[in-house]
Amino acid sequence: MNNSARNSAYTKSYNRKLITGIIHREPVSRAELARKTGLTRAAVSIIVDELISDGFVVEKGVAEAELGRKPVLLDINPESCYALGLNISRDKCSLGIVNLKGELKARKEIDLSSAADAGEALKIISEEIKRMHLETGTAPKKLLGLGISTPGPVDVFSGTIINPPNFDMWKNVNIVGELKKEFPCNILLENNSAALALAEKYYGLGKKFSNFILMVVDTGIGSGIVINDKLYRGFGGFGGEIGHTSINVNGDLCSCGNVGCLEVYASMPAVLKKAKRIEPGISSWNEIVDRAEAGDTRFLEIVEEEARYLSAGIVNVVNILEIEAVVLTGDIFYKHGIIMDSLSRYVNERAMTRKVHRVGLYASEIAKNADIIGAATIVIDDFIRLY
Amino acid sequence: MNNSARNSAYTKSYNRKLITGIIHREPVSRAELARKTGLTRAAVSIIVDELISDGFVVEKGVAEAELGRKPVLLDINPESCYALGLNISRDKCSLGIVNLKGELKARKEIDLSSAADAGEALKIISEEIKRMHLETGTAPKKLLGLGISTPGPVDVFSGTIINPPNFDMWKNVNIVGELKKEFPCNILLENNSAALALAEKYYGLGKKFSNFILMVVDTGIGSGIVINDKLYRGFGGFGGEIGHTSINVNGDLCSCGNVGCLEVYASMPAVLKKAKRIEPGISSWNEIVDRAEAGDTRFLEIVEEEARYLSAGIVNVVNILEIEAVVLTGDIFYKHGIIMDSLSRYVNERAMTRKVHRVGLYASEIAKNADIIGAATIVIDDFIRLY
DNA sequence: TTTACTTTGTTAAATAAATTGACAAATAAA
DNA sequence: TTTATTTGTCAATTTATTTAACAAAGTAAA
Repeated sequence: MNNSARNSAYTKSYNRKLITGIIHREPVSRAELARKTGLTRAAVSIIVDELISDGFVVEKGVAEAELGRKPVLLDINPESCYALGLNISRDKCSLGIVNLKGELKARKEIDLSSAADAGEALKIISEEIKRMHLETGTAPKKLLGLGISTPGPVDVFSGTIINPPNFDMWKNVNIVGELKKEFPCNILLENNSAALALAEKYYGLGKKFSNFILMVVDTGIGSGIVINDKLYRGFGGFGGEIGHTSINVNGDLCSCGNVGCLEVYASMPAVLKKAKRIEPGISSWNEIVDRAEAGDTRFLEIVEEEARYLSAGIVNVVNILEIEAVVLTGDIFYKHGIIMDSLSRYVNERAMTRKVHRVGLYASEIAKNADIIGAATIVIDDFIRLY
Repeated sequence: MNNSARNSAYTKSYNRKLITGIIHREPVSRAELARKTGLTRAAVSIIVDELISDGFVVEKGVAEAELGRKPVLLDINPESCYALGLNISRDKCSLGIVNLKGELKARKEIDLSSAADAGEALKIISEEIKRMHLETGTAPKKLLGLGISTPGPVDVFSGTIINPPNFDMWKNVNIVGELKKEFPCNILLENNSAALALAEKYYGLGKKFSNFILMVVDTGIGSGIVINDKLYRGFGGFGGEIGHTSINVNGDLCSCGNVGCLEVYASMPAVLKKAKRIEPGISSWNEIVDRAEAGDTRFLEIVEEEARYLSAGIVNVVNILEIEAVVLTGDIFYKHGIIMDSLSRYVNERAMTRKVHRVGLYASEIAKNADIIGAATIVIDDFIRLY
C-alpha cells in the first residue's frame, strides 16, 4: 500500500484520513483544517460534508474569534461507530466495546478454563462477542472492527499468534483467520505492548508526542514503539524487543538466547529475587515500593537499582531512535513517583540527545481498562492512520 | 511535506520519483513498470515520456520475452546530471563529481591547512568547486546539487555542523547556508555514516535490503540506519548513535556521558590499547589482523573479542529495529573475512528474530571513493526518495 | 448607524492527474 | 497465414483539488 503508486483514490482516502485524524485529536473548524493540512477551504468543505453525512463528524457550536465570522467547530461523533477489543493474556481473557473517543462502553471477562484447545476457546469467544453485540445493541453496521492483543510475538500480517510465553494453547493459532469466518469484519492482531502504545498515542500522553515508546514492566519487559505517529514494527513485525536488548555483554544467559538482557536484570521476577534475599516473605513489587516509601533503605536501594537498569535499556533505545518520551506501565506503575525521578535523572544524564532536548519519562495515563482500550485502538488506528 | 495533504501535484511528483527510482535500480520496460507500481500502462507511458524528454531516461534496446511484442528497456541516462560530493573529515577535505549511476567522474583533495577559520576554508572550497565545474565541463544546469558529509552530529534541517569531534573549526557552522550564497542549488548536509549508508543503499549491498544499518568502525563507531529504503534520522536528526549504546551497565564512563558504550570496547583506539599490552609497537588494526592471520592466537583472541563486543551492539539494534542486514566499513574493513564469520555467528545465535530470518553481515561493497560517493548520494537520494 | 474590513464557508468553473477502453505494433506458436 | 499474446499509445472519461468569486457572519472605527 505504502510503496505503490498514487492516484485520485489514494489522494481522497489520504486527505479524508488526515482530516478525520485532526478532528479526532480535538475539535477544529474547517478553516483551521485548511490551514493545518494545506488544502483549500473548498476541498476541506467537500471532505467534511462527506464525513458529516457518513455520521463520523458533527458540527458542535462555534468558537471565539478576534475578528470576522466565527468558525464552526467540528467534532468526532464518538457514538458513530464502535471498536471491539479482545485481550488474551496468560491468566485471563477480556472483551469490551470502545467508542471513537476511547471510552469503554462495556467489558466482560471471559472464562476459558473449560476450553481444551484453541478451537473450543474460539467458540466461547465468538459466543461472547455475539452476546455483547446483542446486549449493548451495537448494530453490526456501526462496527469498525475487532482488535486483538496478546503477549509475545505475533504475525500481524497473517493474524497469527506465534509463541506466547507459558501459554501453549494459542501457539501458532491464526486467530484472525478463524474469527473472520464467524465475523466478516476488520479483525487485527497486535502484540500487547504495541496495542498499549496505540492506546497511549490516541488517548493518553501520546497525544503530545509523535515519537515515544511505551514500556510494560512486569513478568517480562515489553515495548511498543511509536515513530512519526505510527507504530514501528520492524520489517517483519518482530521489532521492539527492548526487553531482550543486552545491558551487559558479560551477563547471564537469557531464555531468548542473548546474554545480559534487560529482562534478566529489571523484570519483576528478577527484582523479587533480590528482595527475597532481604525479606523472604516478599512477593510483589508493590511490597518493595511500600517498604521503600516507608524509609527502608535496603528496599530504596532496590528501587534505585531498578531505575539504573531500566534507564540503561532506555538510553540505548533513545540513542538509536531519538525518541521524545518514554511511557511506563505494568507492575512498575504502582506508586511510580518513587522511581520516576531517578529514571529521568539517569536517562537525561546519559542520553546523547540531552544537549538538544530532554527525554520525558512518564507513567501511563490510561492504566484503567488499558487492556481492552489498547486492543480496540488497533482498529481505531487502522481507521485513522495515514499511509 | 510528508504529513500534509495530497493533491495532483503530489501524485505526479510521487509517481515520477517512484518510476525514476525503479529504473535507477535496474533497466525495466514500461509494461513491467506498470505491473510493479500498479499504475496503468497509459499513465506509465506519460511519465516515462516526460523523463525521456527531460533526459533522465533513455530507451536501451529490447528484452527477450516468451510471447508477444518484446518490451523496450528503459535505463537511467547516467550523464544526464551530476552530483557534487564534499567530504570533510578530521584530516582531509575531498571534493568530487558523481554521476547518476554512482560513478566517480572527478575527485580532488582540498588542502585547508592554510585556513584560519571556517570562513576562509569555505572560500577555498568554493574556489575548488568552481574550478572543478570548469575543468570537467559540467554545465550548471545539469547539476543535481551538492551533498556534504562530516563526522559527528549535524543539523540536517538547517544544514549546520554541530560539534565534530576534535575538529573545532567547523563547530556550529551553517555550511549549507554559507555555500548557498555562492551556489544557489540544492545543498544538503548529512553525517558521514548516514551518507555512507545511502551510498550503500543505492550502489552497494543496500540494493538487496530495504532495512539495514551501515556501521563505520574506526576511531569511533558510527552508523547510518536505513528503514523502508529511507534514512532514519530520529525526529530531530540525531538518532542512530549506535556507538554510544551501552553494552555494559557497569562499564566505564564514556566521553558522551553514558557508561559502557560500544565505542569504549570496540573502537579502534580501544582495541589498540589491548594489543599494545601484548606488543607495544603495534599501531593499527591492520597489524593486529595480520598477526592473527599468521596464526598468533593472542591476536586471534583480540579479533574474536572484537567480534563479541560488536555483535552485542548489533544484536541490540537488531532486536529493536528488526533489520535484515549489517554492512561494515571503516578500519574494520581490512581483511574482513577474519571477523565476519564470528560476527555472523554471535549475532545469529542471539538475535530474537533468528527463528524468523537470519541477519546478514557483510563488508561494504563500495569502499573505494566511498567518502565522495556517499556525500554525492545525499542529493541523488533527495532526487529519487519517496515521501 | 453606517461603513470598512476580516474571516468563514460555499459554489461553479477550471485544472490536472490517472483510468478506461479501444487499437495498432510486434512477436511467437499453431 | 492465422491466432493469440504482449507492448505501447491515444482520446475520452473520471475524479480529485484548485481557482476565483461571493455570500454570510462578525468586529471596529468613523
